[in-house]
Amino acid sequence: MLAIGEFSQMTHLSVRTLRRYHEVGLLEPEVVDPFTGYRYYSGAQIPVAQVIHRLRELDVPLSDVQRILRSPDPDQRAALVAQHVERLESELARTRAAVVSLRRLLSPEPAPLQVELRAEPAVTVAAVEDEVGEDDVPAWYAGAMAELDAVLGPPAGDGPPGGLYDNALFEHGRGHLLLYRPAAEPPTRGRVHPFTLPAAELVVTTHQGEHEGIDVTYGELGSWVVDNALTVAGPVRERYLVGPRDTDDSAAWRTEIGWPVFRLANNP
Amino acid sequence: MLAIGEFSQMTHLSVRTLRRYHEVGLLEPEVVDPFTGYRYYSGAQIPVAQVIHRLRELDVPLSDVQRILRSPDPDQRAALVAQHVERLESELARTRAAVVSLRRLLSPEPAPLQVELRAEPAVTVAAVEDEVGEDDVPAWYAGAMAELDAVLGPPAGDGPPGGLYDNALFEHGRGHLLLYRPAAEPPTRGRVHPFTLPAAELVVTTHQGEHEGIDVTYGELGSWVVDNALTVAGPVRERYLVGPRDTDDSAAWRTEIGWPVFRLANNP
DNA sequence: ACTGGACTCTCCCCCAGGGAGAGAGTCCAG
DNA sequence: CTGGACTCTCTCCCTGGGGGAGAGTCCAGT
Repeated sequence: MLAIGEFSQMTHLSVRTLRRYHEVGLLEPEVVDPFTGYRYYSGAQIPVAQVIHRLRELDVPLSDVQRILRSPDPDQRAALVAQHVERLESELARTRAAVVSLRRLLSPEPAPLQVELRAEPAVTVAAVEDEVGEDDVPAWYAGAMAELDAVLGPPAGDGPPGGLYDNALFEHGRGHLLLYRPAAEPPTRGRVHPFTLPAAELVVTTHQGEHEGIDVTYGELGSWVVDNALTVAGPVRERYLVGPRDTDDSAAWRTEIGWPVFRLANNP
Repeated sequence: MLAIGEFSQMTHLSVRTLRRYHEVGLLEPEVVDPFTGYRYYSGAQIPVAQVIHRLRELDVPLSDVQRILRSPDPDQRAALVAQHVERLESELARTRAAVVSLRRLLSPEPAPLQVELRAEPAVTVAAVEDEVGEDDVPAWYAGAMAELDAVLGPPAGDGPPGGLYDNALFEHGRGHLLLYRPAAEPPTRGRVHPFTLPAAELVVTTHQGEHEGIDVTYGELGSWVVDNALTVAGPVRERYLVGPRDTDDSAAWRTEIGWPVFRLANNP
């Protein structure tokens, strides 16, 4: 039997951390003296502690560590671990994307922004809409676009697809999304149904390139809106003028961003 | 002037988070109404908020974000950012290493461990020693080894180098390190000085391969120590039988780990 | 000028995964 | 039997937020 200090030496986990793991039921000492409260660990617990240590180095939450340790089947454990490794990989991708747009933000010469104030009439389109969480947006988008294409047929000359993005999505990580394709007579089939985009005054600009970093353009547009003493009304609109459907060259992609505004009285 | 909710929409930072940033002085509203406490932001603050958002996505601590924003020189800012990207890369390397040794830990068939109990006589060597933090170990190791080689000349047939690792290093992230090379007449020059490794009973095993994951071997050795009813005495010893100095093939590296123990009375 | 709804304020509690230290009790070898 | 090393529990702190309560404010419509 090992006292906590000795066990700490063997496992390279701090005494404090071991006590915490006991507290949360992650690694219970083999014996706890009922009178003194002293914790005693067995040698067999060392490998267990090491697994915990490793998993924590991978930033696996303690609750998940617990699940992994409790699953008796090695294959299942391996699967759970693999799942976390995948999570880490996607984190890495996110990190790389953030670095790219950070460079753009910090570049001393911001490209001048072409902004246009445009009155958009109401138009009826074929739409798919849902309440979606931030993390599910790419998957939802792909599914919705596939369904639109399945119902409407391949893209014709009826104009680029677009979307409406609820502000709550950015603010609370969850919000209403709507994806549409222009259509002369929008059908109702599956999730696809007719929808009328309301008429609006839009502040419009175009984002060039990948979608990573599009929120920098959003910010620039926001600055413009404020500088011109306008105020925002309703969800943001995007239109995919050139996108992955059109070319694989992501540098050529063009996304139109339209921000509905109220035109103030003292503005022309 | 934008109220906090509008600013939140433009920057995709939550209202809560904006208030927090105000509180810690990271992003102060342009105007705060002295009577109502209402925060008002200017359009010019949007890009600033975006930079903060990006940096947070990179898990840059708020304090560092502050430093980056406060440095007026773009080059300097770029350097600070680059520094963080580097940090992230090394994190990634650490992650990969953790995955490797995790696989070893979870592999159903642990390789049997060759352990030996050996009486080691006292021996005088040429040593460099310091108090070192966990993160500085690799750099310290490289420097110490270089100094030893500079003083003693290229490795000769006087036996492999070795080290002593204070337990506090693992337990508290900081501890005493000693690196040595055997030498007939250890000189005193610079940090190099003679040192006598005390005689000891060592429980010895050999770790094969890269140093990543060496603590798994530590754990196995610890189990053995406990199972054989021994108790640990003093800092761990390592000896670099085959290391990066000898071959680039990391799979061929061999590190001897020796754990000083007290031999108990009831053991042979 | 009022009123209702949306917005904002502050304050407090919560999370993970620890770190730091106080003050008291316990273990064990000499 | 005594002293030093060890361990116990307890409380508070950190980062970077999230959630909600209850009160105060803003503004557009009537």
